[in-house]
This record gives sequence, C-alpha cells and structure tokens, in this order.
Amino acid sequence: MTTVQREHQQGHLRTSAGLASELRPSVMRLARRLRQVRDERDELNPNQLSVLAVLVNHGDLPIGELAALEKVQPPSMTRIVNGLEERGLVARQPDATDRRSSRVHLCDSGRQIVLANRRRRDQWLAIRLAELDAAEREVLRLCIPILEKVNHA
Amino acid sequence: MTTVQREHQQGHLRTSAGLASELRPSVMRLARRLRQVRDERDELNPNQLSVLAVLVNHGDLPIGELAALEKVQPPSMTRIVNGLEERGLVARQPDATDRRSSRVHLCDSGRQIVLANRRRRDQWLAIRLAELDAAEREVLRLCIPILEKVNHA
DNA sequence: TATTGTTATACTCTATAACTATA
DNA sequence: TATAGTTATAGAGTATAACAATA
Repeated sequence: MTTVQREHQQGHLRTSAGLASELRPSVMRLARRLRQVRDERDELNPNQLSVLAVLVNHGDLPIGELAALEKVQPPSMTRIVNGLEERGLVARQPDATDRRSSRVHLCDSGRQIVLANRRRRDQWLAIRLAELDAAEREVLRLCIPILEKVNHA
Repeated sequence: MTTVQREHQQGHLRTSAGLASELRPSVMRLARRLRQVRDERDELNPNQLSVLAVLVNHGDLPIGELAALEKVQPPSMTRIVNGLEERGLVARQPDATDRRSSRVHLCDSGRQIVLANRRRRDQWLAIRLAELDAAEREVLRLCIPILEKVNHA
C-alpha cells in the first residue's frame, strides 16, 4: 500500500469513525422508542413476541431452529412455544419425514399480533415524520437503502 | 379545512406512512445488531449495563429515580445496585439533606465499562461505514440531525 | 402520616441434566 | 449410537407485601 493510499484509507476510517459515533446513538435511541410502542393488551412477554416475529420472517420452523435463532436453550423454547400454543397463536405440526420433530406453525391470530404491532410502530413513526419538511423526509428516504447495505454487510 | 388542504394533509400522511414502514425495519435491524456488540468478559446482565449507562447519561441518581427510569420496582433496583456495588462499579453516597435516601454514584470503573462498550459499537459500525462511498456517508451524515429531531419530537 | 429504601417471600423465566421417542 | 424434543429441577431475576428509618 502506498503512502497516498494509506492516508486515503486513514482519512476514510477517521471520517467513518466520527460518523459512526454520531449515527449510533441516534439510531439506537429511535429504535428504543419504537420498541416501546406495543399493544399492552396482548399479555405476551418479549420472548413470545419475538418468536412470533421470527415465524413471520422465516416461516414455520422446528423448535430447535427457533431456539438457535433466539439464542435460548431448547427447553426454554419448548416452554415459550407451549405458552403461544395455549393461546392458539401457533400450532405444532408433525414433521412428515422425522417423527421426532415437529414444525411450529404460525396461526393467523399469531401473525395478526405481529402485524398489528408493526402497524402501531409505523403509525407512531409516521406521525413524527409528518412533522418534518419534504426535504428532510427525502434525506431519510435516501438513507434507507444505505442502512440496508450496512445491515447486510 | 379545505378539500385542497385535506388532500395535501393526506398526501403528507401517505408519504410519511410509506416512509415510516420502510425506515422502521432498517433502523430497528441496525440497532439490534449494534446491541449485540458488547464485551462478554464483563459478566454484567443487561439491566446492570443499562443502569450504568443511565448514570453516565443522567449523573448520579437515587435508587427510586433509577427504578422509575428503568421501569422496575424499587426492590429490584436495590438488588441491581447491590450487584454493581459489590463489583465496585457504583457506590452509595448518603444524601446530605435526606438521610432516608442515598445517591448511587458512578465510579470510574463503571464509567469505563459503558464507554468501552460504546467504543466497541462505534468501531463495529465504523468498519461498515468505511465500506460505503463518500456520497452514501454524506447522506447518513445529513440524516443524523433529522433523526434527532424525530427523537425529540 | 407520608416517603425512601430494604428485607421477606412468591412467581416467572431460563439453564442444565436426565429422560423418551425416533433416526 | 446420535438426535429432537420434553420433563425435572435448580438458579437468576422480578414483583408484591411487610417493615425500618426518616421526613
């Protein structure tokens, strides 16, 4: 690497470091406030809601994969899924090829809870975005694909 | 409100709603990944780390106010603070004017843990920002004050 | 009498270990 | 013999209730 290239690289990193330390708290604070927006009537704990969201995003999954994705042990996931099943939000479906296993199927009532919470958060955010001017919203619109690029890096 | 004004308003809301539903997942996903970046050596649970961060942001506070900010009951905060005090990360300081109360003082070792975690997250993000081009970083730079406006709305 | 914080106790949630059923 | 999942049990962590000290 040449001196010019190294200085260019260092300049990049310096710029990125400064940007990161300003962007991080703004993003985390907004996410924290969005996370607080949820329906308190559905008496589900954060783990149960998170499992429902995973099923919406990934489709039906066996207990073991759910446990791995949620970073809990299988016995804990058994308990979480039991709670969701008792409420009729998911249903265990026997695996056709392996009778030890069963897939956790997301029922429509479970899906509706996730979608309703997302709508609630979107509405909360939309109200605040409506207070901005068009140019500010345009900047936010531009940053979405960039954030996605960062997310998938 | 005139028909034109109503349509203008609805147009605004429609625009903001669409933007919100795209921006929300991007922001929440990035925040989730940032939250996962932490030092596993410090054997503190999320609540303990959160209390340290509150003390960094708000300064020393009495147990009751900490409990209210963290949305836990006072006995739970007593327990959390006991754990932090045993590790020398905070210290109870008697209140000069009210001898029932004491302020939870953030020790330097406690502050360093919070700052170290922030540095870690900033570095993680900076590496990903460095992979963007200058124009993309400029967009993100522009969006910071807008996000702050949303956060303070 | 009201308030701040702690102690006592019960409940919830999670993990580890042991077990069942199937591969 | 190995694997998916459940049951049994113990360990954190939180909440409610009762209490102590002070205002």
